[in-house]
Amino acid sequence: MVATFIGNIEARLDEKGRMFIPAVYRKILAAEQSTRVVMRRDTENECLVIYPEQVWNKRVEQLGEELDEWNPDDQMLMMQFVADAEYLEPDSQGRILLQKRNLQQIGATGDLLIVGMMNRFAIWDKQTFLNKKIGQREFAEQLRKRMSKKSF
Amino acid sequence: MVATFIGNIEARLDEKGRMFIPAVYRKILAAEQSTRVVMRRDTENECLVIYPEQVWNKRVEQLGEELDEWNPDDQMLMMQFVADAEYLEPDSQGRILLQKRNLQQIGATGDLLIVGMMNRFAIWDKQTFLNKKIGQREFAEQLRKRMSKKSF
DNA sequence: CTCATATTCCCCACATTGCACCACATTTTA
DNA sequence: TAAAATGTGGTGCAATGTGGGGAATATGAG
Repeated sequence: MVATFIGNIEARLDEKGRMFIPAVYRKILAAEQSTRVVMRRDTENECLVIYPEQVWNKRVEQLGEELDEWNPDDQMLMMQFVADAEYLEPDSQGRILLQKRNLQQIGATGDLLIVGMMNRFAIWDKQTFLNKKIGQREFAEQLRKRMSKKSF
Repeated sequence: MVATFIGNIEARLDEKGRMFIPAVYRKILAAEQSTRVVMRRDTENECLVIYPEQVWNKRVEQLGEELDEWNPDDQMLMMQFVADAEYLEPDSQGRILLQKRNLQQIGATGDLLIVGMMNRFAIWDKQTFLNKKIGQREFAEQLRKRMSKKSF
């Protein structure tokens, strides 16, 4: 049975800007034979998204084939999407090194929060995420609306 | 014939925060080949819901794929749903370890109550559940209204 | 181009804690 | 009443998270 990235884990940066990947997540990566990951700033939110290499490849490999047939504007869009991405390889302790510019992108001040997103996961500034999170009651209500057909 | 989670069982935490899964429930999990379970705070009530891994997967498996096409608000909603969930693996004695933050979420003070919910089950603070429970007469009445078509 | 300074990436070491394991009490079943 | 299954408690070790030294590499100033 394949596990997915769920849950949220607090994390901190050491003085060198390194952040550990939680053991639970590391196991999933190992199972997918993705030691390497791809990171890019999220398009919608103030966070960094990390894809297992496999997932990333699946997502963009067809796009590469089709790229020539696209119109210039769309090509530019895709170029920008790819340009912001980078490979990361965890060190022997399972940590990844975050650049200053990456941390600036998510307004990271102190503590971080690693948030599972099923087939990938995100890195948030802890406070930013908590501010964004809606209250329990409102959450339930919106979810009820969204999932009016299916119940969770 | 697949058994479902029914009934209610009292449970306590030891000093380490471990709670046993009742033998009846363990048997159901074993039958579903789910040793691992997924736990998350219930959206509607002050309790923790535990899904056999299979049941959880069935609910959310396509969501990861489709997520990209959703609008940002719904994405955020789903992220929050997933972020609050976590895998739990019972130890060899069939116990699961509950974190302090989980217990806070349900206002657990002393005794707990494990309550079956058909394909999943919930952990309540015993007193909270008993307070929430309505009297026998009122219960019958509401049930009659609700199930006016189907008979139990 | 050269040197100084910062960044990246190897290591090794160690504190902490989750978890496997063992032991036994208690309850249920035969 | 014996035997099996279930629930309870505690110990110890390996896995995980954390820190830092120092070599290799990049960056930037003069």
